[in-house]
Amino acid sequence: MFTIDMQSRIPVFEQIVIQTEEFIRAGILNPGDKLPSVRELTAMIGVNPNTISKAYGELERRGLTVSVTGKGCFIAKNISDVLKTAAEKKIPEFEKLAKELIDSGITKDELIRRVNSLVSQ
Amino acid sequence: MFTIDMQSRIPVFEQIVIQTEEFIRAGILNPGDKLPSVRELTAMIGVNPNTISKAYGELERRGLTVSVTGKGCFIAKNISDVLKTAAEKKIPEFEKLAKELIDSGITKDELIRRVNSLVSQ
DNA sequence: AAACTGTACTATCTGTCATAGTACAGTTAT
DNA sequence: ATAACTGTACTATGACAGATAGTACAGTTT
Repeated sequence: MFTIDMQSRIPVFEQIVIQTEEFIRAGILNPGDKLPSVRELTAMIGVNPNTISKAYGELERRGLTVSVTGKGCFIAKNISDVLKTAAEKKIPEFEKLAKELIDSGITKDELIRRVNSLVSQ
Repeated sequence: MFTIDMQSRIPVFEQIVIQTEEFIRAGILNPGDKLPSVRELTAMIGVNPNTISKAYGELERRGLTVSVTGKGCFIAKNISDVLKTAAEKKIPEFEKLAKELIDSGITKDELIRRVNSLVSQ
């Protein structure tokens, strides 16, 4: 499930957060679904329990999951709203990247063609 | 000219690299132009000379500048080609971000509209 | 009661970033 | 030539984030 690159400059706990988000967007993880327990993920990935705990704490802080001591870590019920809101905050980043590419010699048409070619689920 | 945020999680030397790139794309810095000397930038920004040197080394490594001991650090002559090549390598990143937004509930049309609204120089 | 859940805490190690200080090789202007 | 400038290299040091190790605790499930 999770693929961690220990050589990456992106912290392990952040890689877990990012990949969890991706699984949600891909429909692999759905509202109410239970994530692996801290100790399970520890065994699966081969990192320290504290690192997993840090990732789960960050996921909850972002509203993507709800953690309950004794039960587990679950995908939030209102996950689609949370994703939408988070995505809207990323639009400036999208525009900045698009402008960077355009200013570097890539045409608008090329970018638009790329967007249209994307396969949405 | 340069605006450094010491609180940012982005290293200072990388902020210098990023902003130099932006100045080039904006037409503020052009091929052959001389960047401030290491010691000038040290005084302007208020950081260690080693930090500036590290930024200049990275800029040269990326082909954006050419440093000559005794003369200075200059914007590369073939800068537009370098920018174009670098931009092409970033297209997958652009597509990934676009797909993320689409999968989060933002429409393709909205993204395309945003791209079309960008003011290119 | 046993086995599980998430969480909290201290201590320690590591790597990256930035600083401080010094030094050296090459260029420019006087 | 000489002084003042250029980029670069090097060691040493401190600060910080990330990850680990170990232990402990509160709540849930069977």
